[in-house]
Amino acid sequence: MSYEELVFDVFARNCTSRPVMDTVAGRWGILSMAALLGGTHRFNELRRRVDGVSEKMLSQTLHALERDGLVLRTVQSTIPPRVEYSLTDTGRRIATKLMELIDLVESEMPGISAAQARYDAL
Amino acid sequence: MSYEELVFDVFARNCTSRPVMDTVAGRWGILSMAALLGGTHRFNELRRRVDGVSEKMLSQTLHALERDGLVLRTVQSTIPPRVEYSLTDTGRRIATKLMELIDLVESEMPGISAAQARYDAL
DNA sequence: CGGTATCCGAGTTGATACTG
DNA sequence: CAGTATCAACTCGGATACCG
Repeated sequence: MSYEELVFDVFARNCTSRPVMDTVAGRWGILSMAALLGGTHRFNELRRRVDGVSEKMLSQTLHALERDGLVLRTVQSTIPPRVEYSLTDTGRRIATKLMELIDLVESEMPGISAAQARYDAL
Repeated sequence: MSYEELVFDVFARNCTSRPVMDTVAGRWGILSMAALLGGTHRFNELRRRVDGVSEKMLSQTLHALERDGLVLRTVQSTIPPRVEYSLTDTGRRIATKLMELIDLVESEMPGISAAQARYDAL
């Protein structure tokens, strides 16, 4: 099936999948989902794992992923509270594909020579 | 190989691949690369295909992808000028993976129930 | 045609402080 | 611990004008 035949056309401005793609494929969405591939994690574990994310962005990202049915949030109302995040079945399928993308990009880095220069310029 | 063993760790704040991931996985990066999977395209063809992108963002995205060695830009100095964009080998491998991600997300949409609500709220 | 340059408002991001 | 609230900075994205 070539991409021209898709019924739900991502190329269309109003495609339903666009908001989902924006969350999933965004910088923190990718890294959060990839981190959860390693298993269930608590909020601050994720925060340490996903280096550089702010509390606000992690919270926002996780809530969006939960609304989309990709991440499951489990609360234990103890003191101190314990909140655990894990992937749903759908989430795990998507996270696996994201991990493949990450692995591919990293393996292709030698062919992405200018990347370091762009990074340095920041 | 589990993701914990990666030498170039995407989870690290200063990982070289992050700027590349940001471009590739960004909204317009994904759609531009996916569009180019269909073959070589001219600027305005891409602009029409990637519905909703402005000239500025498309230009910016294509230049970033070119710098990263994922997209090839070919100029024919005729009048009117003809500029064609195509994928490099590295670009094609990554674009193929992106297309798999798009297809997967679209096929999983039934399990992403809240997505439409989020879209409507915009 | 295929852009670049500039402006500007709106939205996003992140550091910090604070809460239950 | 697990966030929310707030605010300042920054970026995005569109509109417009112009160039080769």
